[in-house]
Amino acid sequence: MRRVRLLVFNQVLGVLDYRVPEGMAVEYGSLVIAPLGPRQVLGIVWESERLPGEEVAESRLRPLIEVLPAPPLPAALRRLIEWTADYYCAPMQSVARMAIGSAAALRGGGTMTEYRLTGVEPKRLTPQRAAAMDALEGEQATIRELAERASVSEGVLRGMASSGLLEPVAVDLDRPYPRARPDFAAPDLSDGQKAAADKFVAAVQQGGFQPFLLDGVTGSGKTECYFEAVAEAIALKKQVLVLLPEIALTENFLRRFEARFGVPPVLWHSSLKSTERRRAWRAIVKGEAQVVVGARSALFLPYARLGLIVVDEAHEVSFKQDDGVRYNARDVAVIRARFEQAPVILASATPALESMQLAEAGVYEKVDLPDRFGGATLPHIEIVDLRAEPPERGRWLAPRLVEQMQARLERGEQSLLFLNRRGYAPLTLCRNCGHRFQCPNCTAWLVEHRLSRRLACHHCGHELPVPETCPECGTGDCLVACGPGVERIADEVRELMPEARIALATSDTLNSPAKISDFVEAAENKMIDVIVGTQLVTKGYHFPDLTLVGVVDADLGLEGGDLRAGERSYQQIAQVAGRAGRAEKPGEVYIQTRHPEAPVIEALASGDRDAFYAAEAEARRDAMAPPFGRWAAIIVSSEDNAEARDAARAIGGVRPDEPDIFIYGPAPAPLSLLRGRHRYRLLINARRTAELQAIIRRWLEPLQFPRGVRVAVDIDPYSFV
DNA sequence: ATTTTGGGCACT
DNA sequence: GTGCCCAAAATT
Repeated sequence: MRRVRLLVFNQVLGVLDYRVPEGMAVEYGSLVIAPLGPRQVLGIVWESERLPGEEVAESRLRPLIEVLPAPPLPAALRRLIEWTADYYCAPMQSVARMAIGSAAALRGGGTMTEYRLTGVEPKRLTPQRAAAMDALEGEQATIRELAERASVSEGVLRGMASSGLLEPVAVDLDRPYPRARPDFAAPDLSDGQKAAADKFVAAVQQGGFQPFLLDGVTGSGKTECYFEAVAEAIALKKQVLVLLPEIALTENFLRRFEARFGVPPVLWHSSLKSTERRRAWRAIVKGEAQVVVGARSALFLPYARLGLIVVDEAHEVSFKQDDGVRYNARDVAVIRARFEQAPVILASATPALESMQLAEAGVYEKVDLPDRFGGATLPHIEIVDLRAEPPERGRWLAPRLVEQMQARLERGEQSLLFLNRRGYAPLTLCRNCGHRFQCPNCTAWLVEHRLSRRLACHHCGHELPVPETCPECGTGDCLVACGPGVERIADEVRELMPEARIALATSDTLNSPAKISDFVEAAENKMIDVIVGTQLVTKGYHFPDLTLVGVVDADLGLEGGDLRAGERSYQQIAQVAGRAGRAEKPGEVYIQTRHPEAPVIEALASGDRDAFYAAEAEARRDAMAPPFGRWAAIIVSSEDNAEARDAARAIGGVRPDEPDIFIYGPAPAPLSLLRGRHRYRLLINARRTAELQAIIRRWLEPLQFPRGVRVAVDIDPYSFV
């Protein structure tokens, strides 16, 4: 090639043409450095017929500077990037960026210097150095990372290095990962598991695109099942990608993985250190990373030989990314499997309605695991009607649930209370003047956190110490907490059962792998009687003596205008219910609600999952909601309210008139102020026959907006805020 | 996105 | 004429 078209990682520029200098070998997918004005930019050599743009005159072309020493992005990945950008109405550059782990990863080889404490006793210790000594115990990383970890400046650490408190360690950047062994500890599978595993193994052996929906109740052993397919892929020297919804889940998952394959998998998630990221990326592109376990961002990495994709807990809403490129990793995983000609397994105890429909239509092969492993039975479910049997004033646990918890405590069994609300109270107000504490950057109340004695916004992270006096009227000791959060429920349990050992399990208390593993260990060793937790505890854990689950407020998830509120509530409660009675001891679940007649609650009470899916499908068909119709949102935001409003009106003013498309808005978004940005929203409901994305593209393309205005398109939105 | 440029303006 | 600020243009 003498002349190439590049995709560059720049929102505005996007596509640039260059000349290939004599003797430089480039191919499609090559990662190259190109001159741009006085700067240098990274680009991907792309098939020019697939990148729109004017041809630039030969004379204006500048030569490429170099080809980076990394394998070219494979064609299957380039097609995936194109598909994703097209489907989600996102710039290709933004999608492509997700394929590149970090700029540093592109240059391979060599070593890098990390630092660690030498253990030398310091002669004199400044406060910064003392803090660093404390924080960096057992850590080894670059100066920059250590500085961040210890919250001191890099200069402090450089000083420590030159005075011998820190020592440099040369680390091989591309050192190989230990090899996973497919036969390390082959499990004993039940007949049902064996049948399912055999299907997956055959699909891996055969290769080719084959989508499966692995539908198994909580505790049925889905993981062991797909591990057999993972083992087969390792044996065939193919790579495997396992997508998990949250890092929180990995702790438990990793233990099981290591027990099965002898080594931990290669991890990929957003809090990876830059050195780890770089090492993982290079192992992935070279095909040396056998099994990658990651959050949704692992989906776009350039695997050299992908032979299997697993999406575990495939119903989880966190697979939908809600900033940047708004894609659904569960759906894109299936598309990637198609481009890679590989099998894909979506595993869930409570599949999304969309997935169920695709299985019914024969697009996915449905594989069922109907029985709990080891003869455990599904828990018995009781509905507590809060209107008929209300808790005492100022309390949130109904007497009947408390009795059950007392009984568990006496028997030496464990209880779990689930409330998906962090902190002590979701709203704080002044008894005297009625002042409500609101976030200055968001349309949201500040949530009181008693453990940290702060008021915090859960959207933008804004927080302040709980004030002594009301900022509005100046009265002291006048603040009232309204409503319950998990901290408040824990307090209530402490008052009702003073002798019980209580553990609070939220992202505030379990915010590191070490704390999670301490918690799991304590729970397994019966050091905890009552767990009070948010959705963090709804999945993945297996505590044999946990025989009671209390859902504090089953109606919480039904609030708000979320399309999938019913389904999400059902999933969440079914998942947390699944924590009860996972061994020989049968479990009971008490669901507190003010709406026992709601379809979700009735379905949970009767254990009739099919009836729930049928009712939900009916409701969605009527509302032309997915999978029967489609939704999209256009979100217009700016730090300036008038600017955002005007831009939204400008979009609304030129709305297309199409037969199968219905457009609502613009209107202020439910979260009309988020992280300091004012937001307006248009909603688009479309029949399946409509060419939704093409229409939106044609609609927005000619429009121009002021610099501070952002226009985001959300195809198949999950969150309607 | 980042850098260069060019115009308008105050100041010498 | 020079420096400074800001907006507009260019970048392949």
